[in-house]
Amino acid sequence: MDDMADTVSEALPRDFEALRALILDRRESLPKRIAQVAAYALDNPDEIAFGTAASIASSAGVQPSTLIRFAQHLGYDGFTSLQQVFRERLRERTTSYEERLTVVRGDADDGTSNRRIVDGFLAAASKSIDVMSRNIDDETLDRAIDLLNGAETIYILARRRSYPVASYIAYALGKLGVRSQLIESASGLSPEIISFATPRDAVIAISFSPYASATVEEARVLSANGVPVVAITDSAFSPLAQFASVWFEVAEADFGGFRSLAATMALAMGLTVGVAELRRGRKGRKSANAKV
Amino acid sequence: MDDMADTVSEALPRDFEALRALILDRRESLPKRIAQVAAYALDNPDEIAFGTAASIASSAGVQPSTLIRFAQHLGYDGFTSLQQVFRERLRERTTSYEERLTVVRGDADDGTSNRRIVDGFLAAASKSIDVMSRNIDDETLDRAIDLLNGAETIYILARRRSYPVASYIAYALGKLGVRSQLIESASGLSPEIISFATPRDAVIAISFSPYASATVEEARVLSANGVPVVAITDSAFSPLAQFASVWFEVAEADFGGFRSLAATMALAMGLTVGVAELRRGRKGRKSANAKV
DNA sequence: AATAAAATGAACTGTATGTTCCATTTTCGC
DNA sequence: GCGAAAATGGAACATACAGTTCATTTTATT
Repeated sequence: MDDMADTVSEALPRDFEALRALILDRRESLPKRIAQVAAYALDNPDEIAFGTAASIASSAGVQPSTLIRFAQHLGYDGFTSLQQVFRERLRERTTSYEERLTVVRGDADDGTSNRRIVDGFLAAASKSIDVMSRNIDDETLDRAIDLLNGAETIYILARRRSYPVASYIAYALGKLGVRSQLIESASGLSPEIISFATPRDAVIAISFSPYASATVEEARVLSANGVPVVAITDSAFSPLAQFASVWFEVAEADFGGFRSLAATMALAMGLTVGVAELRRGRKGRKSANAKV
Repeated sequence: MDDMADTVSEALPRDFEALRALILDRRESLPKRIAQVAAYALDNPDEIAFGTAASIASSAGVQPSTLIRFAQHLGYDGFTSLQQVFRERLRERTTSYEERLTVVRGDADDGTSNRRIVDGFLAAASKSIDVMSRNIDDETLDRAIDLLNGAETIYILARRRSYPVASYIAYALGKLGVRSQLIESASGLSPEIISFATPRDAVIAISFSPYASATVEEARVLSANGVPVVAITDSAFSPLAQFASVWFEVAEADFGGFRSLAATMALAMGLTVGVAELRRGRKGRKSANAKV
């Protein structure tokens, strides 16, 4: 047992992914109890990283010695060296962006490296995404998509900072074969276009403080005309939240006063693709969708 | 020492951020060696999480007993309980978005929950951001910002999927008082606008496979006329990379064929604010910048 | 400057840990 | 079905560990 283990030609995995691959590769050939440990290890990597041999063994329903045998089977010289790999896995993803954000802010004074600026925006984006993943409500989402799904034409309303999101939605809806109309301020035709909307249509309105008055006003008019409004905004006190049929609260982190758009973008894509999926399901079966 | 420590009224921090705040709060009042440990702990949280009292003490340049005193000063009953907080920190951020992405993909078949779709886009965005944070090159970034800083007018070139990024750049540059010109396909005036550009200007061109021919052609013309081009694209084989003065390779993850824009957006904001910072420095001192 | 109090260093100790060993059971080849 | 080899359970072992103790030094107080 001790002489064949260390004559393996391949180097031992030093990172988790390689180890995972190795385990999956040998899965078939492992003894029962060892396989049991292997399965547990891949399912509960954190436990392996932090636990003691005894506690892990108990959780996995084996003897501590089996853990050592498992490690040795893979070529490690003991449980401890195997555990290092599981710990390394946690170390790698070490600096969360939330931490970086505070760090970046902390020493923003000592010379403005451009790298630091980009890092700041990356951190803000990452944090926004994290927050959204925790806060998004399934039911609100389902209602919004249902509502949009019923629309003949989806009107998209956003100005200034939110405009990029609107243009992305319009582009994606177009690609997905959903009829939509982007309200541009440039064209100056907003009032005419808006007057075409009926209660059988729907609106996606996006606005964050300080709310663009055009967006708010147009959304209000549309809502008053019976057109259902899905709003993406930043608080319950937003004017959009007052009359929207469904509204999302999106908390974007900012860097240097510039707020991220990452979470809003992801939500927008979710709404867009969600609607498209529904319609696709209604008609036939799914068709391959090209990269967009 | 043992009777005053546990009579603290406030609950002990169970999560890292609270602990960090507590330490920073008491920083002034801590004895020298204890403060030394505190500084080390905040700088090397991973070491605290995985190391032994002896190894950490050695790294931090103190006696092991000082570590225990540090923990007790904060109100914990020993080093081990303090260490739990540092370990918990690593556990929390356990499910990385990269992992979630594969999960989401894995069971994409079993009924298409809308939540799953949004999660997919969030995961793609997060992964894109992670990849960019690892790959971005400081020198390229500095060169690009230098180049843009020298421009009289910054022309922004992007179509279709990349257009939202362009519109965001244009908006932000406007807010920051940097002269820029967004090339819209809608207006049909692109050729005329482009003909105004001189070598004293600069171009930001954004395009990903499949490259919009208008973007590529216009960028090529501008470059041929001596206007320096900063390109954001997806590979060295991109047509934009051929003639760009500086180019960034951005690898965006995708979900269901829809690529994220998160990393591109963050980079774009970095370029924008980087240029603005440079110019602000050139003129006077920094002015407060409002949320955008 | 003298004294008390707090902080520090370093050796010590009980314990909990990873590992080894061996008896027993199971699996596999013939 | 028999014998050998591998696998397993469980206890014993050596040690590395966190925590304690105490002598010494440093800091604060009067």
